[in-house]
Formats: sequence, structure tokens, C-alpha cells
Amino acid sequence: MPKNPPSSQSFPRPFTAVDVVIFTVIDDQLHVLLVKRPSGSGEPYPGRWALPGGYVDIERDKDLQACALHKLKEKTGVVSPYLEQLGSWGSASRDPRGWTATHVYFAMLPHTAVKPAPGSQPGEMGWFQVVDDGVGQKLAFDHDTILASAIARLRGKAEYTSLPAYLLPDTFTLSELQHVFAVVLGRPVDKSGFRTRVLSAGLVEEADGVRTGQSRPAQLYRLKMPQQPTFFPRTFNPRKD
Amino acid sequence: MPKNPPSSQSFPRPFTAVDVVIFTVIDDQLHVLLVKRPSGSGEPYPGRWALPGGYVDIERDKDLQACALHKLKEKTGVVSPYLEQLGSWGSASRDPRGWTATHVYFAMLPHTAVKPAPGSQPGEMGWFQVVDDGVGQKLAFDHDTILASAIARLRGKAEYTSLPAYLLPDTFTLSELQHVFAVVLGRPVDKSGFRTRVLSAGLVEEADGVRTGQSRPAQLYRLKMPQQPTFFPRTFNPRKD
DNA sequence: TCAACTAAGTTCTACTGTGCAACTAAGTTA
DNA sequence: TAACTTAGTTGCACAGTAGAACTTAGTTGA
Repeated sequence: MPKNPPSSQSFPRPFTAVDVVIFTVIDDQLHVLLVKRPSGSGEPYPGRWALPGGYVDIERDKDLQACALHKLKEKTGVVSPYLEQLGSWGSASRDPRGWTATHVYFAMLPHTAVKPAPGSQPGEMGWFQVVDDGVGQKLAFDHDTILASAIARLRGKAEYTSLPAYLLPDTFTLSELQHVFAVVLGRPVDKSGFRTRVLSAGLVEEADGVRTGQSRPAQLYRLKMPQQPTFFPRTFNPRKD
Repeated sequence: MPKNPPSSQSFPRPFTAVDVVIFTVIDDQLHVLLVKRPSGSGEPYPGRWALPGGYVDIERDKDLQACALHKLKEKTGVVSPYLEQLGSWGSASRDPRGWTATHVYFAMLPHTAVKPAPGSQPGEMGWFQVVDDGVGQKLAFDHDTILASAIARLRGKAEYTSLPAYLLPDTFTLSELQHVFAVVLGRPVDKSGFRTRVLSAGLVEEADGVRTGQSRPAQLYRLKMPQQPTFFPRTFNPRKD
């Protein structure tokens, strides 16, 4: 640790940034929000897609989470999403402008909650389908690595927590919940086992009303404790491959 | 995100630090390594105990993990421990010297691997027993919160991963492995269930030799994949409370 | 009007990994 | 050599899930 001459701390400091990996489900597929890098001179990775984020503003942002929430609201209009820390990436080489550390957050939204950002150009921002461990193209900075890490975290936690539930609106049917797990996991989920798993864990409670459609109406439910995900006592464990 | 005038980036930057929560087991109890804050003028929290860490040195540290490893080696002499990111804490108020973000790592060591740091005064550094969610005293900065988070992570992951295994030396008996789980979890662990859990997960392989003592010799084992913890298909689920 | 269709929700059986208790095995100690 | 101690095994119970088949409750179309 560099010794600090009293009251100075004048040694060089890295840049501090915050990025947000924002997941949603569109047309039964997992998607992630990306923004296009500006193409001004001196800008790194001009025109490339990147995770939404930017430098911490020490005047505006009182802490890292506030900074992440600000960026999320700026891009999606969403004010109270599910948000957790993913990790941080910092090195001398990841940004040509200098030693930079970014604090990465991880958000999950129902697509219905997203309002297109006012004053932003179409084409500057977009939802990209998640395929395997990325979006099928190289991103700016080390954002491929970060995105892959976020996808792995989401899929991993879907095996033993209720995390994918945050991709749904406030009320939903158990079939919809089952379906969003299947979308995240990339494989079918058994109906009967899933229902007892969810109900006996106390994850949800009945909401008023039913979802009507082409067949038997389905009971609506809501999360009993929306603040934090529920842990199941076992992972999924399908017999066949 | 503050607009960067091309080639300048002259806006104020937060401080960037790295701290390390280092766990070990001493005398059948979980311990954490703390260092005493210096008492020079201008130093925050003089004389208080804190997590080992310090500012990132952009000349010396090529990335965050290298910085964490450097601090770990500096304090313990250990060069290849189990190390994972815990999270990051950053705000305007957590350090009186200014807006600071710290990247916190989480290390686990066998106590036998620790060499007292050369050139450090005794009393400047110490192993503190973990009781409940801390060490029984207030620490510098927000290090109480960080430590509590690290303890929760360790105990939580001990329920469904092999994480506590990193508190043991390279070879160990299954009884020693069971015991270190019991120490971390703070409750007894069943022998038979634990053995089948560990063996059928392929966590360990037989090593040469046995541990002899006052009774029947015990087979030595080593981790089959020391690089990363193993996930078990279920959490522990003892019947009685 | 009602048979066909569809998706919701239930029931039954099997199976896996674990908890628990009792047991056997292999060494040391008095 | 009997008593003691800890390693390691065995047998049974049990909870939570997987899978398939079933019932229920609505819509749709001839």
C-alpha cells in the first residue's frame, strides 16, 4: 500500500466505472440490453456494442448502487428492479484510456416494464438475444467476458434459486413461471415437480384473478418476498439427457 | 456518464482500493486476519483493526486480482491460495479521505501455510476468532459490514459447495474434512452422509499414506480439482434442530 | 349442441441423495 | 490382552423431485 503523505493522497488514481448487465425475456428468449459506443475521436471501440455504464460521478452518485440504479433508470425507465452485484473487473489494459476498474451490476426486468428512453436515438440501444454464452458478436472492452460471467451466474442460480422469477411482472401464472425457468435454463422443466417445488418453498402466494386464454383459466400468483430470491433445498436434477 | 472531452478525462476520480478477507482455522475455530490501522496524523481510524488492504498502485498492480494476491503474500507469505471476489463497496462517505471504492477478495488458507510476515511488528497484525457475524469489536471503515458479508458467503456456500476444503492442507483425512465443515457451519455434520456426499461428488481422490494417531489409521485424500469448488446436488438438511 | 382441442392442475409411483443409528475394523494404551 | 478410540460401513427411513398418466375447465369449430 502506498504511504499517504498526510492530507495529500496525490498518487495517480484509476478510473472508476459502473456497468450494468440488464436481462429480460422477449418472445420466449433471454435478451440483454446493449448500447452503441460513441464514434467521436479519442473514443475507444467506436461504434461497437457495449454494456450500458460509465464513469462514477462523485458529485452525483452517493454510492455504487445509486450509480447503477441511475444508469438503469436512464436506459429503461425502471426504478425498482432486481439488482445485485456481479463483480468487478479492473486492470491496466482493459481500457485504452488508462487503468480502469468497473463495478458490474446485474439487473432483471419484465420486458413490459421497460419504457424506451426519452431523447435517445433508435439504433443507439438495443435488446440482443442471448445465445450460448454471449450475443454472437464481439463487444467493446472486456464486455464479452463480463457478459459471459453474468449469463453463467444467472443460469447457475436458476438451478437452485428463484432468480428467473424477476423476469416476470408482478403477477403471473405458475406455467409462466415454469416457462421462464425453461427459457433461462435452456431445457424443459417438469410441470409437476416444479409446482410442488415452488409452492412448498413458499415462494409465491395467490393473487386475485386468473389468466384466461384458449383453455382452462390459470390462477395468478405473486412473489411472497420480492426483496430477495428464495433458495430451494435441491437443484434441478432431470434424469435423461 | 460524464462526457469526456477527447483525450482529457480530467474529471475527479474516486480512490480505488483492494481489501482481502483471509480466513483460516486455528484450534478448531474459524479465524480472520486483521491489521492495525496506523496512528499517524491524518490517518483515518488510527489504531483500529481493519481488513488488510490498501490503494491500487497503477504502476505495480496489473489488475485487481494481482493487487489482492500481492497483499495476501505480503501479510501471509502464501502465493497460491483459494481466492474469489466477494464484492465491492464504494461510496462518498465510507472513507473520510474522499469518495472510495474498494474491491474485496475472499481468501482461504490452511493455517500451516502461513509464515509470519518478515519485518512486521507483532501486535500490528493478528488472527481474530469469528463469533456470530464478526470478531466482537468494531472495525475501521465499513469493514464490519464487509466481514459480515464474507462470513455469510462462506457459511452459505458451505451448505452446497466444497468451499471449506480450502481451509485444509493439500492432503487430509475425510474426518478432518468433515470437521472443518462442522467448524464453518457451527453445527455437527453426520459422518456417513458426509462421506458419501464427498465421495460420490468426486471431490477427492486417494493420496498416498495414512494419518496415524491414537486409533485406526485414516486414509489421506487430496482435492481432485483444486482450482474450483465442487457443487453438491443438495444442501445439508439435518432433521433435528 | 357437443365433440374435439388445449392448457391447468392433480395423482401416483419411482428414484436419488441425505440423515441417523448401529455396526464392524484397525489401530493405540494400560 | 482387554479396554479404548476413531475410521469406515451398513441398513433403513425420509424428503424432494422426475416422469408419466390422469382429471378439470375452459375455448373453438363443425
